[in-house]
Amino acid sequence: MDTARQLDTTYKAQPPMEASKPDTATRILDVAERLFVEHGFEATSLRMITQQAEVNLAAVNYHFGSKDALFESVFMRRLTPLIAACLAELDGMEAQFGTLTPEQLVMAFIRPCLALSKDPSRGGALFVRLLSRTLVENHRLLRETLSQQYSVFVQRFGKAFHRALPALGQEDLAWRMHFAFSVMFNAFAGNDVLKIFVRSQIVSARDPDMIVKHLVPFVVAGLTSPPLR
Amino acid sequence: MDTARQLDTTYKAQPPMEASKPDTATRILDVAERLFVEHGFEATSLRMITQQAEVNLAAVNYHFGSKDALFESVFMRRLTPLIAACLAELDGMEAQFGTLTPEQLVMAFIRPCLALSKDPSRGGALFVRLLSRTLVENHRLLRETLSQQYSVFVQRFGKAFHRALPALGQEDLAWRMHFAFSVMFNAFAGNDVLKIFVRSQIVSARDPDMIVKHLVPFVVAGLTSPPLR
DNA sequence: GTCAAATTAAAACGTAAGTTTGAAACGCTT
DNA sequence: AAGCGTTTCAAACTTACGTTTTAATTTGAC
Repeated sequence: MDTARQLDTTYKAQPPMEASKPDTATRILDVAERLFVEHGFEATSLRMITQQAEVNLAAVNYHFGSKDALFESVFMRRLTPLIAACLAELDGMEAQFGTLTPEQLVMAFIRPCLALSKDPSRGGALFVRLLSRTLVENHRLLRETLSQQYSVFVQRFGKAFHRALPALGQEDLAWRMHFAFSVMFNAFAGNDVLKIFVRSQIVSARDPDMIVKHLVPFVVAGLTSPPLR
Repeated sequence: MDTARQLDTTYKAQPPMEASKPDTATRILDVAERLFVEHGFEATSLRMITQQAEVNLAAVNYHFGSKDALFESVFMRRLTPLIAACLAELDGMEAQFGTLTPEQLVMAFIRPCLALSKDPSRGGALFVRLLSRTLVENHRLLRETLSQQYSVFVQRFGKAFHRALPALGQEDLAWRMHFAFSVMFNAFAGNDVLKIFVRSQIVSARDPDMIVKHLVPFVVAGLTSPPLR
């Protein structure tokens, strides 16, 4: 009878004992996250989720209200802390160094992503893949809920990029940020566009540190290339 | 030159007269392409497709066999000529200039994509978006059918990149190609990762020429930055 | 220990999906 | 005009989906 439960996206920490079996809601979130990444939202059924999570089918609707709301919970559980971590990193670095170099700026975004990727307890690299999928799938969630809520992220990083690359005009800067974030997201998501063509790419070594080592110079070079015209 | 027009997916040219109403199969392909891009494979039903194409529901199974096969036809109708065009462009430029500069190489890939994007009769930018979606959705089609069939594409461009950037080691080069194609695909697909956060980005001006103008310097700068270590 | 609230469980509901069927309509050649 | 293969059509079939319902069970405060 309780419907007020939905939309409370708070991530309940499971009782520390009995480490083998987390909360029902948490178990659903964990499995759903993996399956949404693997098969996409539409192709993932509640029956797949509840079977693998070893919970009853009705548990999803009881705890989250609907499949849509479940997706939102899965998504927000990771995104909110990630955004916060990026902003905190940016604030911290600016407090320490003043105006940042482009490389420092790139690292302010990458370091939290890297930390997330290496932390299995927070889903590891799964969420970045989910984010990447959700982006190209153009979800209702992204268009409605998020765009307003997290505009602060783009504003903060936009200003920081403007300070770091003062030679660039507004438009030029927007394009480069677009390209930079595009390649960074895809790198962390492991979307290897060349894998359509070639069987086993060297790149498929998925060590996050290796990604960063090659990614940062590429992105910084693109950002700092001479202004157009 | 032409590297095998394999698996002729039978793109039947419609009779040139009566331009208003193409072939049934073609009408299905056109609508399906748009809807697959818009909503994704799973979320697009045959009933949506056949209604908008103004054909009978059973026509899809009659002409293509199944929804999966329809997707493959939609996909191959565009990819086969695009790959061929890229290889032809590369061959032509190498015949004219010998070893290419990184920028020329990038253009050998971009020019056919640009031409496709600007040609509504071939679906315009739709297919690049479909390709991008299909990539992150990790389709069975990509893993099985395509990887072997079009490995020649990556081999040819890989060799060309190796000649254009002789200072780079195998691994370094593979990473940079990965990043370069990643950002190029996403740029043409219009996957603006920043649009989650901000309502109307300058970037959303979708003029393909504008994309190229900013994209090429960014990619070339990333590719030609000093080798690692 | 008791009782109310919160959670889990099994089953069913209504809908929409992909596919199949068999007959009708069409386009040719003869 | 007749005949025949091709294509279209309306309808039904099977299955799986998200969701709801109702009852059983567990949990926690007193």
